[in-house]
Amino acid sequence: MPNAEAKPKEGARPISPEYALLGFLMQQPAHGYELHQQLQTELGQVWRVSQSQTYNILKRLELQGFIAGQLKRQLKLPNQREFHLTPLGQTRFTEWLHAPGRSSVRGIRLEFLTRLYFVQALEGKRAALKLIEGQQATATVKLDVLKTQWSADAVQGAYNQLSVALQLRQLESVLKWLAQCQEQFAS
Amino acid sequence: MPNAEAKPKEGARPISPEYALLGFLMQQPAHGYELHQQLQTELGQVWRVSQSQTYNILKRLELQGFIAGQLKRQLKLPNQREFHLTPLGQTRFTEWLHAPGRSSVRGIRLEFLTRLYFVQALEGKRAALKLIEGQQATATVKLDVLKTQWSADAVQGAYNQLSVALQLRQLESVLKWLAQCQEQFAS
DNA sequence: TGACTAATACTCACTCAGTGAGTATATAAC
DNA sequence: GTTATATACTCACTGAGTGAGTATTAGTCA
Repeated sequence: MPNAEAKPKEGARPISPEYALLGFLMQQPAHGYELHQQLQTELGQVWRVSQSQTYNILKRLELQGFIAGQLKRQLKLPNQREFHLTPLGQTRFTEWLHAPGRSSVRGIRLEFLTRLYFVQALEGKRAALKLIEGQQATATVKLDVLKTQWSADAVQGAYNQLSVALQLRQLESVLKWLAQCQEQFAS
Repeated sequence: MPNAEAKPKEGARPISPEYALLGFLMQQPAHGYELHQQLQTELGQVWRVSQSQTYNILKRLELQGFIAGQLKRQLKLPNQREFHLTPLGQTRFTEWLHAPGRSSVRGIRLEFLTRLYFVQALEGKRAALKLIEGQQATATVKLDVLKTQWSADAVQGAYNQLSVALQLRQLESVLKWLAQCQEQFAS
């Protein structure tokens, strides 16, 4: 056996703004510039994506068959390419929307918030509250795992311990924040 | 001509495990396999780097002239390449070691912890405590900026606000963690 | 003895992330 | 009249990160 690395590898789904783009296209077809603008105004504090990065992702998504674009000639302004979801893309998005939540802080800040946005927009407040509950459960489980590791002295090395200590504190504050989200959505 | 020649790159320090590798080589020359092992055992909870990724980084560092390798023929085991820092690499490392700290949570978890490791190893406890103080200052400034933005209603959109709220909580818990680091190093 | 498994040590080929600059046109402002 | 801004997109590049493959030796167990 060549390379047996114990990677956590939280599923094959990457944490990527591509799902936000797919989500916008779920609501209505749009061209690249528009999608970039939407990402900025709606989720600009969540994702920091440059214009060319947006176009990069769109190009890849088209190549992978999740979106398709039609050239729209415009008389005055430069030509646009209007994208829409393919059936494959719709599947990809809805599967992602209801996939299990991540336990990493980064995963929560980026993926969970994006999901919350689209779940609320597409399925309403009730579904959003369910999503929050699910995320709370996932985070709690992770917190317990870390605490168990911690008290079992499973982490070797002073700096590794400091790193885990920070992760613990971060997760605890995430849970408090999730409770805050819950309140906000309940009212 | 769309792309005018090679980029100057203007000292934008990335958050990358490459500095940990340079740091190990600062202490003594080593070959790739050894460096990978060290990274795992010493800072495995900080950086999650696969073996091939380690070699990728080493290859780049050599190409950029920060390290140089000599082939060591071994009679029994596969040949090694022993790397050592070039003067350029030493400069790069020591500059990084004393560069201003980041304010992002990710930057603190990865870069600050790595710095702390090497500052303590190379310059002792006193320097480590100084580093912690500096990081506290940076984090406090960022926290104030966020709070100001927050109270000035500068953040538009419900989901952007939630994101900033999370960042605030995260930074607060980072500051508590830094205080914990301080205690640990003071004793 | 022979067949495995793990450890040492590194290489290759690939996809995707992310940046910075350039292209082109129209409109509003000064 | 030129200059800034908004629309709309392209290109070329570096770097992150993965997974599989190559090759050798040492130890283990049946």
